[in-house]
Amino acid sequence: MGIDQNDISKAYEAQDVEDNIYSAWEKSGYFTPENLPDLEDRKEAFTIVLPPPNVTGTLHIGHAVMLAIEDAMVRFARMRGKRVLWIPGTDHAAIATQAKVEKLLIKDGLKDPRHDLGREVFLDHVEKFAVESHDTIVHQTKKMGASLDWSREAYTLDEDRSLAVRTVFKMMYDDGLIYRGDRVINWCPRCKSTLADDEVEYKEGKTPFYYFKYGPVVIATARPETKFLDKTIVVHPLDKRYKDLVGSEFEIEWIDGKIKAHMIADEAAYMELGSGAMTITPAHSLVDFEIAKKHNLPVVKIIDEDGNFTDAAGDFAGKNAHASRDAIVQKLQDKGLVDHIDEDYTHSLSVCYRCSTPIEPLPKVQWFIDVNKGFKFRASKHAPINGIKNGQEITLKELMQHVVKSNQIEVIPDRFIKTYFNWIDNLRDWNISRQIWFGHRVPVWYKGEEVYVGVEAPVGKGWEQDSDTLDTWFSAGLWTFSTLGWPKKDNDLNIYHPTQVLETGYDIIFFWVARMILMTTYALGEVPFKQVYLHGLVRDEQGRKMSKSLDNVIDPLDTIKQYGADATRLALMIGSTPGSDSKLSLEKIGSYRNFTNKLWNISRFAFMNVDEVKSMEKVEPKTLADRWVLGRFAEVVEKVTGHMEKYEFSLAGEMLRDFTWNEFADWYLEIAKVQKTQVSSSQNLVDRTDDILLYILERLLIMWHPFMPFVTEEIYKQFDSGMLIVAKWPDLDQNPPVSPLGKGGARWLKKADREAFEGLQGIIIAIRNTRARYKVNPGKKLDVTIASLETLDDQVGIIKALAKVSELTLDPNAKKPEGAAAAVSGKTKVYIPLADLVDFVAERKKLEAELADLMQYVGSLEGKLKNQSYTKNAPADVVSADKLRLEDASNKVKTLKVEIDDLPK
RNA sequence: GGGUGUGUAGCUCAGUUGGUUAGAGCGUCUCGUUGACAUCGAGGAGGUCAGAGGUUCGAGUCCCCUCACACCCACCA
Repeated sequence: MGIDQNDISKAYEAQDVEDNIYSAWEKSGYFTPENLPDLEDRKEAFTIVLPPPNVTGTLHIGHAVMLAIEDAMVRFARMRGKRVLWIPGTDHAAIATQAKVEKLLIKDGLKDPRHDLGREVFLDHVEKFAVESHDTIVHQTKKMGASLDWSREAYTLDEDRSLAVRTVFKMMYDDGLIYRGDRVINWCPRCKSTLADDEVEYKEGKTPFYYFKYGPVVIATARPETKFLDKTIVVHPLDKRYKDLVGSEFEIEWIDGKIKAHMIADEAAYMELGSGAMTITPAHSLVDFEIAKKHNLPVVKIIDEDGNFTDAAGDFAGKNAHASRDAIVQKLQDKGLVDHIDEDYTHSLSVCYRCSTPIEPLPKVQWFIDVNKGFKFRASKHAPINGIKNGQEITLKELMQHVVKSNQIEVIPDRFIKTYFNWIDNLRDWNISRQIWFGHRVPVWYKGEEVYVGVEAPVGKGWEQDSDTLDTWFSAGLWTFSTLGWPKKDNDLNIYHPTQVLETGYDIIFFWVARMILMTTYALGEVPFKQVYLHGLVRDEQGRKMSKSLDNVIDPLDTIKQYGADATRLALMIGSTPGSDSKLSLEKIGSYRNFTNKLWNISRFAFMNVDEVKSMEKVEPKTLADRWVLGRFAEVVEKVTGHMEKYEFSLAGEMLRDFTWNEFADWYLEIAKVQKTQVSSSQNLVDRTDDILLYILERLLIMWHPFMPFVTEEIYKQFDSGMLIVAKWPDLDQNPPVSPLGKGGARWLKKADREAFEGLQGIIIAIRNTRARYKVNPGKKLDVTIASLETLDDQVGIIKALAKVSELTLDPNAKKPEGAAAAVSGKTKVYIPLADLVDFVAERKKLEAELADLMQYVGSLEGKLKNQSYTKNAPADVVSADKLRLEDASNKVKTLKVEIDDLPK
């Protein structure tokens, strides 16, 4: 009986099975940790929150790499017996989503959507869009095979998360950390909202740089339109040129007639730049604002939220500031106040990170989080932070620094710790209020002069809620614990928080990772996660960012359709290292699709003529090849497990791939054919061989599962041992494939077996080599004589089959027959009669070249071993290994020399 | 201005704490359809590990400098 291989299709067809497999997983309930088998034994929780994708549209390849890595982490942990929870969700992404919907509405013909529709109707549109995006995202996430607990799905703007947001706001307000301040902020005239400092991007561009005569000095500026009311000249305190003028007042002819100006000294002025003197515009520059505050100078707003001049700009009031630049310069020109204009000035323009509109700094009343103010720390009871006591006075900045500095949060790769500290060092108070409509409303209410801050609206009439909404990163910062039910429930929180690892892109470290650390350590007195794993950007094959305009976008949905989710995942994980950008091409995905098919066919072979595909606890090696493959397999388990524990997916995957293809398939499977079909062998050996094939295959499926869950689960169906998703990862301590030989080093494969098997491989390769060299038809069988000191009787069948040999003569003292080619493998000589085929001139050349190489190698080894400082200093095992190499090489030299002498002239 | 990363075969990249004659995939060349797999098999060619110096018995690996590329932060009156 047995399984007929024709029952299983010749090639693995991903699109035929993936959706069914995913449904089966969902049906099994295993994505929810409470449903996992042997729950009581799963003492250790392993939690990851999925970085919630923005509901702005669809997933891209960056999301795919995130899902692939996190799913691998989660599946590995599940198979290792942990209580695994991976929480899905989406992010409302305030500004980004609102901007996207505005764009769509404008495309549909609206001029000013917000104004035309009003808050409520406009928000309805945004919500509808968000729901659609959400559905698309969930669908795509499932296509990737992500084993997320959908029963716990969250949304940054849903009820539970909103409650968490208001609660934290209230806590911070009561602690005096959230305050309302009037200061210069980053204003995006298109979004009509303020932005946090890190939401501002810089773009290089050329702008004219204007030099104006300003009383006794020449000042330079790229923005003449802001200079109307400048009255303060700032120079560096050490600048000798202006030393005597500091503190004096001048009467100066300026844009709208004569003004009174004065000069102050401040280190903010650079002596080398321009004339070394500048005027400041406190209302429209963050830096100037700070200088003004330091020197108690007035702040007068001359540009409003629409980008127009205020009444303070005199004749220009009401006009667009940017558009008026030329007119203003002309006016100064007419007055003879333009010194010169540098047309070739590179300037970095600050723009909105969402819509690339130039930022207009202006003064505005906003809500801020004070990162430098002390508050009384509330320590967690079940996962306290080491080194900070309950009630201790600390600032948010110090808290953020402490948990990373004290290694309570590990960062992979660790070089990003430097980046993180650098960011905190430069951190200013965080502007959390936005003037857009989509988002969490600031939980503050006003009635006349009265202000109420609370989790719920105040009772009584006449209260009006603050019209601002919160920065989207405020709610994202609560993600690890708001998703677990805080502040309402604490069951999940106690089991699953702190989460184990946060996996995300390095580009989001400030926006999100740092904010989560801030929010969680503050609100819970715990770290949000114990580890941070940062992946890089996925670029195209030329290393460019993927973008619509370059038409180089690889859409994961397309590649899943064409090559399968497993191939897509492998291509994203193997060959890339954390923190570094990686390049992706369709060819690469194609080559991994080939591998999924290879694994599929290895399985087809293993299932051939097997009565029952059953899981096996133990197998008995009978032959050299058996001992070799099981020993090698144990080594692979050991190394791959180590890599997986350290999240070294690329190394683990490569090692698995090498073993699966180059050792298990290319060698053991071929040998298995011999062992299975040798009539002379007992049925026992046939069964043993099948057992070993199945034994290794089952465990390879387990180890491949985190990388390619679909194909492995599909093949695993044959084993009739439940679902692969909850199979147990091989445990070398509990149940190793072979008994360990000792501790450390090479404990799974006897040295003699390794050498014997490698010797066998050497002989086969030598024959294949010779055949290829003389272009012997691969189907044609040859007679071969082997002169070897080793006993090869048991390997005759293998050599015959793998090297296509008809008559094999084993004779330690054999002499080379006339007209035979000779090959050397270690101490073994292989003679292959080729009669007239052999071109002895070419043969001699080839052997002489080989000899020359070898002599050089021997020479270098001899030199090395003669060197006393080497033999004295190097570890004994290194030296003895070299001695062995020398012995081997010298033997080969001797044999080769004889061969060459034997050749007819 | 401060910082980080990268530079290894034609291309994409591995290379663990320094220790075989530096590896893989793709591509390329030769030969091949023998019942797991042509999404395949066998074999070959291809590298002064960016350059210079240093430490060491020994450097792709550690240190210093130089060059090239990429990125981050700050600043740009």
